[in-house]
Amino acid sequence: MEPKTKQFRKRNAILTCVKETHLHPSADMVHEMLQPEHPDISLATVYRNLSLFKQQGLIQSVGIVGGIERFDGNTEPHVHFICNECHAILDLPQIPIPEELLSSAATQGGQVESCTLSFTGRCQACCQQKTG
Amino acid sequence: MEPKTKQFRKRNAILTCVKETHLHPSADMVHEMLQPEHPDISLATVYRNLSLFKQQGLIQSVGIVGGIERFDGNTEPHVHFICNECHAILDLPQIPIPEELLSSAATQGGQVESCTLSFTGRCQACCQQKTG
DNA sequence: ATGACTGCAAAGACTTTGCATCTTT
DNA sequence: AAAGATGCAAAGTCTTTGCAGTCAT
Repeated sequence: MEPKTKQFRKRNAILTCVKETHLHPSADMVHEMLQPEHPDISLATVYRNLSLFKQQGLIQSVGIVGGIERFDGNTEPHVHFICNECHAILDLPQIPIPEELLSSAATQGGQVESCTLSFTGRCQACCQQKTG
Repeated sequence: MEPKTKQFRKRNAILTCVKETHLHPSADMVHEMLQPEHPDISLATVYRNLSLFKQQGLIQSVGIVGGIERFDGNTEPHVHFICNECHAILDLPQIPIPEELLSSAATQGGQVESCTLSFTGRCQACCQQKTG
C-alpha cells in the first residue's frame, strides 16, 4: 500500500488551495495562487474542479461578489462579512437561527436545505485607507 | 421650484413594476411584464434603470439566483426563501439580529451597511410537483 | 491499454456601453 | 433648445464546453 500523497493530478492542488486559504477565493484567485507550483494549470481546469467540489459538497459557494463567484473550503455553517469595496470576505461565528424562523421558513417557504447569513459593508482595511 | 427628476413614462413603469410585484424579478422578467403596456421597451433600458434604482436605494438586489440578478422593491430588511429548483423567491418575516453578532461583525468585519439572511431549498410548489 | 483529467480556444449567458434619436421641461 | 432617456447592436466579463492530447493505474 502506498501513502497516496501525490495521488492524481492538479485536482488535489486546487482542493487544497481552497481548503487552506481564508480568502474565500474565486476561480481566478485559485488559478493565480497555484501559479508558483503549477504554472501550466488551466483556468478551465480550475473552474471544472471547483464546480465538481461544490457538487460533491467538499466546498461551498459564498455567492457572487462583485460579479464573481467565491468559494469557501469550510463547509460548516458560519456567517460572512463581505466588503463592498475590496470584496474581501471574512468569517464570523455562526449564530443559532431562531426556531420560529426555521418553522416559518418551512411553512411559508418549503423544504429548507441551507441558510445563509452575511453582512456587507466596508472592511477595516478599506475604512483605514480612506479615513487615515 | 422643481428639484424633481424628469418624469419619464418608461422609467416610472419599470420602478412601479418592481415595486408592485412579489416575484423579485430579474431584468428580463421586468422586461416581459412590461410588454403589454410598453411593447417597445428595450431590455437595455430595463437594465439601466434597475441599476440606477439600486444605486439610489429605491430598490435592492436579492442577489444572483441561477446566474441572474434578482431585485426587490421592498427595501425594508426581511428574510428570503429561494427555491433551488424554480428559482422562486419568497418573503419571510425579519428576525432581530442578536446584538452580539452585530458587534462581532463590527469588530471582526468592519463598518456594517446591510445584513442578508436567506434560506434555500425547494419551494412548496416544486415539492408538490415531484411528490404528488 | 483504459479511462479519467487537462489545455486550449471557441462558445454561451447575462450585463454594460456607444451612439444616434427621441422625450420632457 | 437643453438635458437627459431610450433603442439597437456591439462589446465585455465571467463561466462552460468540445475535442484532442496526456497521465495515473
